[in-house]
Formats: sequence, structure tokens, C-alpha cells
Amino acid sequence: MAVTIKDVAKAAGVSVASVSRALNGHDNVTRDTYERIMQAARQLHYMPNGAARSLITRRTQTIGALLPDLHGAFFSELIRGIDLAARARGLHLLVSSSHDNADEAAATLRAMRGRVDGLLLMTPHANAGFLSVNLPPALPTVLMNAGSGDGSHAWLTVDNHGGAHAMTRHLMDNGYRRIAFIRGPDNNLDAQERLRGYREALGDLAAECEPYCMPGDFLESSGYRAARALLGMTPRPQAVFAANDMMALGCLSAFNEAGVKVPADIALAGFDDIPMARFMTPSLSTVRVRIAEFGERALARLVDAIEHPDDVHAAEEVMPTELVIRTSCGVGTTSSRHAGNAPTPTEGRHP
Amino acid sequence: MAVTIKDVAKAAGVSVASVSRALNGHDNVTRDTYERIMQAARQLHYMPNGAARSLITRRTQTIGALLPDLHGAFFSELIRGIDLAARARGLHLLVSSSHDNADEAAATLRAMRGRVDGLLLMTPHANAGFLSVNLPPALPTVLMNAGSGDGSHAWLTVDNHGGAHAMTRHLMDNGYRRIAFIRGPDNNLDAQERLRGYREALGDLAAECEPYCMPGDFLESSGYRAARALLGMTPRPQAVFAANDMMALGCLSAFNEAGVKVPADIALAGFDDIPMARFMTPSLSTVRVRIAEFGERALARLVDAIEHPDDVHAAEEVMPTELVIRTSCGVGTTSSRHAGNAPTPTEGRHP
DNA sequence: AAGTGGAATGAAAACGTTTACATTCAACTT
DNA sequence: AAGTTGAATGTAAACGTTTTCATTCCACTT
Repeated sequence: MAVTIKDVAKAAGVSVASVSRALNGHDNVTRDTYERIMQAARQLHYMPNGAARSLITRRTQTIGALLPDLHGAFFSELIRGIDLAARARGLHLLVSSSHDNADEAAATLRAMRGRVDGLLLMTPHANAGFLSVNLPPALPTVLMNAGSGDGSHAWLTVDNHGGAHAMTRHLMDNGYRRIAFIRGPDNNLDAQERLRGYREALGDLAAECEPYCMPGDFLESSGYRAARALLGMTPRPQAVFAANDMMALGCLSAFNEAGVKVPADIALAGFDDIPMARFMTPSLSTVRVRIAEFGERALARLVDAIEHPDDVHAAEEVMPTELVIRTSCGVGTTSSRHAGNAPTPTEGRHP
Repeated sequence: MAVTIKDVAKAAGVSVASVSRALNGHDNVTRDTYERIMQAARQLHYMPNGAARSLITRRTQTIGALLPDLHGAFFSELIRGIDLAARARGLHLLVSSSHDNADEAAATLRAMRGRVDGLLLMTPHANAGFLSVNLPPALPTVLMNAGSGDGSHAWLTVDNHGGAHAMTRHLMDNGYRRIAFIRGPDNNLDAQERLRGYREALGDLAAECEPYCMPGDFLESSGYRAARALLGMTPRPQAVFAANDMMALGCLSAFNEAGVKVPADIALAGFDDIPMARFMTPSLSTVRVRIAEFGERALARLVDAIEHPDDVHAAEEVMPTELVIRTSCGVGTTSSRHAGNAPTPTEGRHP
């Protein structure tokens, strides 16, 4: 029914090979036939069939992105970064999200075979065993997990540990001793790393602060609950560091409700630097993750792996984070970058 | 190199036809051979090639989404809604964004041929002429533009006019007479409709308010600039209605800076109900657009068109909006729904 | 015992491209 | 004038599936 390359060939009075050559801009086609073919194609509204094309060329000009979710500021930024980098290279984006269980993720992964040239993978299921069974063999892949890589794929991660460490240190340096922490979900690797950064930075204060380490799930409501609990404790903590900004937001609501002033009565800090952080009153001190850049880098890495399939790409890369000090933690404004293997090697790793 | 259905057939000692049948769960294959085939497939890590499959089946299990942007709260929500509905139907999502010019959008559109079963289209270029030339013929498509449909495709739009009308009326009903408006980009159809809603609601007040109708571009900074200008006018407006929430946010910054209290000294309202609106101080009165639902409905419409290609699907559908009255406009809290052809027909159209 | 029916299986065509190879043909060489 | 080149074009194979159609085979019927 739909018009194919054969119809164009017939209309232009040439073979399909010539049509293909003309359409793909090969040089070995005469000016005259080129014109005839192009006109026929235009006239018939011909558009090449992508499936047929990629079947033979083994290229889809598409990269797949398997993400745990599409919701919220974090993923919005992430996708934006990925899309930006993909567009710059003329690549399309096949996204897929929220795989409740490993089987679902596996099915999606398998369905990608033949549809994408490479894969961006961000899912808790992505351990070595899972990957070796479900990843289409020889499909270039970049892991964007917090956990350890599987040793055979490129692997990007955010410096959660360093960021949390730096923020905790910052609070300590400003005289706070009873520093509470609101954790993320226990099975979330980013959350685990942030907790680890907090604990390691505490040093001698660790024992004293342990009672102030509250459970949370990255949602605003859990921040609210944690804050209520913290307000009831004696002695009350002097500062609260939430493992992400949304929970910090929940804290703030609880503090406002209770008439507790931030930062005068209690200091507050978050993690992520979502757009809202800047607009809260008081504006939220937080750890900035350059999420869009994270996405861009991941895609760049992937494209590299696609274009040079024979090189080894298993190296790890850690995205640096940045301390963003606003008013909610009660001290002077400053912004310091600290990093893993940072893109700006002149700036050292944060102590 | 990669393992194909032939390899599986050879390993299992059967023909490719049987493998295909077994893998696709057809019933006409013996228990014994089924087992043999499945084991061979597992052992070889076989995954079917999507391109080859969709070439012959003419189905891709994928829908394409052409959006003007992927940035910000609005598109995050929109994609979430689309993805939610797609996942529920086992469909993948091919997204594409930010087409600076019509040619780029056209190229993307054409590249979709053979890669998607249907198209969700949200772009300013989507007028009838553009579509008839660049849309793969017979590809089910749903337009998500604010402008008028092209008469031959399903068409969804948000009730921008009704929402702006209702908010303006609300402000008038509460005694404000000098009501300023901050416009969106002139070439943006949503913005045009919101402006129209504002103007029509004003009625007798229109002439008086005209000087308070300021330019804007949907970005925070333009809201800030507009607010500065408005503060300098005499008499000063009593209320400011920004065509989107981000500009309202900019206004608020300007007001805070100038020591002008909201809502005591001046009322403020926005449009969109982005997540941040609820958390601003004072919390922002706005017009809620159920964006995720908008995306879901669009996808549902599209799937319907795909499954029943012979029916006519050109009907228009208008997504209702909802007035969300918080504290920034200085009157009692209430929430009233008003609609075009609303999903809840018991509630009438807003006056 | 021959025929019938139906289920399981295989052979091959089809999907719409790209491309290796073969062919044609005109313009040069000698 | 015959041979040689090289560019333009055509023919057909290939990509990896699904599906139509034909074949085989076995268990029935008569």
C-alpha cells in the first residue's frame, strides 16, 4: 500500500539501485537521472522504511535508554542531557522506564535488539549476571548505576559519596555537631553512597549523631515525617541533611508548621539541586549534581563505544558534584567543586 | 556474527519456521520440539531482531513522540503520562525534541517511517500543508497542538482559553479591577489562547487594563522584568496574572525585592500548576493543567486510531483545566473545575 | 487395505532496503 | 579499427524474520 523504493524506480524509469544511490547522495549517478529520481520521490511522497534500511545497514540511528523512572526533576534533566547530545549527533532516542521487576526489565532489554545501536542503562537490576543473560550480545552499553560496574561495560556514576561527605564537612566546619541525616530508600545505591559519605565525614561525631539518622524514601512526605520525629528529640539536632531535596522540602514544611526557624533554629541541607531549591524560602543549600551533563557524558561515551567497537571501554567515570551553599544552612555563600576523576583536573578531590 | 533464528533452528534440529512458531507461542508445535527449541534459544542467548520482525509484521510496538522540548516540569509530566499509558499497552516510546526549524522537524518525521506504529505530534510546524507533505501517509497521528487541527487527524488541546478566562473572572469577582497580564511568546498558541481568555473575561474592564498587558516569553526572567515595570506604573495594578507559573515566580522575586507583599499589596496568579507552585511562599494560585492525563489521553486516542484504522478519528478533544486557588491571590481557598468537553460532564462549563 | 483428515513440520516467498557484482556504453587510446 | 578504460546503470543477493503453502506422517474411518 505504502509507496516503496520500487514505485519511485518505476516512476523515474530507473532501477531501484539507482534510486537508492540518488537518495543516499552517492556520487555515481548522473545529474539528469538524479533530478528525475528526486522529482519522482517528491511527487510520490516517498519516505524510506526505517526497518528495512536498518535491517541491511545494521544501523538504526537510535539509542535506547532504560531508566528506572521518568518522573520528576531528576529524570527530566537527565533525559534533556541525553537528548541534547543525541540530537547533536543525529540520533533518535528510544526511552523505556519503570520496570517493576527484573523480568520486565529483561523483556524490554531483549526487545531492543535490532532497534538500537547502543544502550544507556540505569536500573537496579543491572548486575553482571543479569546483563550477561539479557543484554543483546555485542551491543554497546553504558551503565549509569551507582553500584559497581560489571567490569566489561563503560560505567558512569555520580559522586554521591564525595558530595555527601563535602556537605557534612561543611556543616561541621560551621560549628554544627548534632547533624541529622535523612536516608533514601535502603535498596537505592545512590542513597547508600550518600549515607556512607555522611557517616565517613562525621568522624568522631559519628556515635553522637547516630540516633539522628532517620529512614526516608526520597519522597517529600518521608522528609516531613522525619523532621517531626527529629523535633521531638532531646537534644534536638542542630542541622538536618536530607539525602535529597524533596525530603528537605518536606522537612521545611514540618519546621514551618512547628514555628521552627531555618536556619536560625535549625540548619537544613539537601542533595540534587532541583530547580525548586533555589526558590524555596529560605533558599536551600544542597549538593548539585550536573544531571544534564551526566546524561550528555553518558551518551558521548556510548557513541564512542559504538564507533570504536574494538576498543575496550570498561573504564569507570565519576561525575563530580558541587556544593551549593545558600541560606538554609546559615552560613556565607560559596560554591566549591569537588570531584572523582573530574573533568577539570586542576581542582582537587574534596578532602 | 549475532545469533539468528537460523542458528537456533540448526541447534534444535528443526526448520526456522518451527522456531518462529515456538517462540511466538503458536499452538501448532509439539511439546517435545517446543522444549528443544526453547532450550536451544536460551543456550545461544537468542534475541529476535526487531527490525527484521517489524519489516514483515508491519508492527513496531513503538510510538513516536515529536515534542518541541523535553525541558522543564511541563514536558516531564507530559512524557510521564505518555509513558505510563504506553507501558500499560506494551508499547515503546521513540521521543524527539527541539526542532529549531520546520526542515528539521520534517526530517525527523520522515525518519519515523517504518519505525513507529503511530505518532504523537506537538510542534508549532504542524499545519495542514506541512503535515500532508511530511507525514508518512496512512500513519495514525494525534495532534497535540493548541491551534486548530488539520481536519483529518485526531486532535487534543488544553483549554487554555477557559482556564485563563476563569482565573481572570475569579480575580474580578474578588474585587480586583486593575488586573495585569504577562503574556507568553507571541507565536505560541497556548499563550495566544490564554491572552484571549484574559481579555474576553475582562469585559468592561478591558480598556482600563490594556496598559497592564505586558510582554513575556514564559521564562522566569521575563516575569521579573514585567513585574519591575508594573511596579513603576501609576496607578499600580492590584493583581498580576502571569501566563505561566515560571513567570509568576519571576514576579514574586521582583515583588519580594521591592518589599511589596503578596497578596496584601498585590495579588498574583499563574498558569500550569507546576510542582513548585505549591511550595512557593505565598503558595501560588494558578490554573492546573492535568498534563500527565493529557499525555495519557493522547496516547489512548492514538492507540485507538492504530487499532481501528478505518474509523474516522478527526474529532477534537479539549482537556479541561482547573482553578487552584491558594494564598497568592488573597482570597479563600477553593478549587473549581471548568471544561471544554469535560470527562466529568456533571460539572458545568465555567461561566 | 485403502482412503481420509488433521496435525506437525519444512520450503520458500515476502517485507523494503543496500550493495557487490555484472553489464552497458561512450569516450579514449594505440 | 580494435582494444581499453571508466562511469553509469541494472541484476540479484542479502539482511532476519513471519507466514503461506505444500508435504509428511500418523491415527482414524470405512
